[in-house]
Amino acid sequence: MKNDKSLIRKKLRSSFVKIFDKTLLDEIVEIGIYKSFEKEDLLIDIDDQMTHIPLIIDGVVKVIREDKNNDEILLYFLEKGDTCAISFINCINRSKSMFRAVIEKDTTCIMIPIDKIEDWIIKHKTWRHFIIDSYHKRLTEMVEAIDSLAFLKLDDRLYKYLSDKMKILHNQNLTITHQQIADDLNTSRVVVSRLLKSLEKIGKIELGRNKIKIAI
DNA sequence: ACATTAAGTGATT
DNA sequence: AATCACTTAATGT
Repeated sequence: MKNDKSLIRKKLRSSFVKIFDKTLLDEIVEIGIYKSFEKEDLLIDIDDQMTHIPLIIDGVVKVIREDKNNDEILLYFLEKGDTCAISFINCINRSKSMFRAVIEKDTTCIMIPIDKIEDWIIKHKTWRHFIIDSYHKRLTEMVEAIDSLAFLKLDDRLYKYLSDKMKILHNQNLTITHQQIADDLNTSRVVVSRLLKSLEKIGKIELGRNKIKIAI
């Protein structure tokens, strides 16, 4: 069950539709290790040495940047069909992770050892495209994160955060505390509580203990 | 019943 | 928008 090759093949097919050609798919199935993680698990931490790259089959991973004072800021989410593209470069030049990746929703993925990453870039055109495309996606999301930090006021950022989260979790009922939101946005809980209250007043959300329902 | 944790609020900077 | 200081409400033991 642990490393059922046909299972891996099936999962890869459904989550990475038509991305990998047959020979590459065969190699991934042969080499990849199937792994599951639970919410709050730490996939990779800042300054960790990368050994594997995750290809995400299912679930959600949040990617965070942290400064010296342990202040965090949410950068973006990874979901089905994604990979941590930034980590590729980290792998290739053997440097350490710049980010922390935490499981946001129970996740299954296929781990690829780093020595294969570079091989495949040379060997497989589809892999090459996958990497470049994934890098592009991450860069786009990063720019979006910068935009929202630089140009949006906190109330808009907060609402964007909630709707992004709703989208990626496919659930308009979020189970989250005001404190956790404050951590992700790097602000204080009191401020989050107040802004949420005002969002509730204008009918954009409904509040409950540990719960937020986003109106559609 | 009591302690703990989450959320609400006025006042101050 | 942040911080303080405090209250109220919900939940766990």
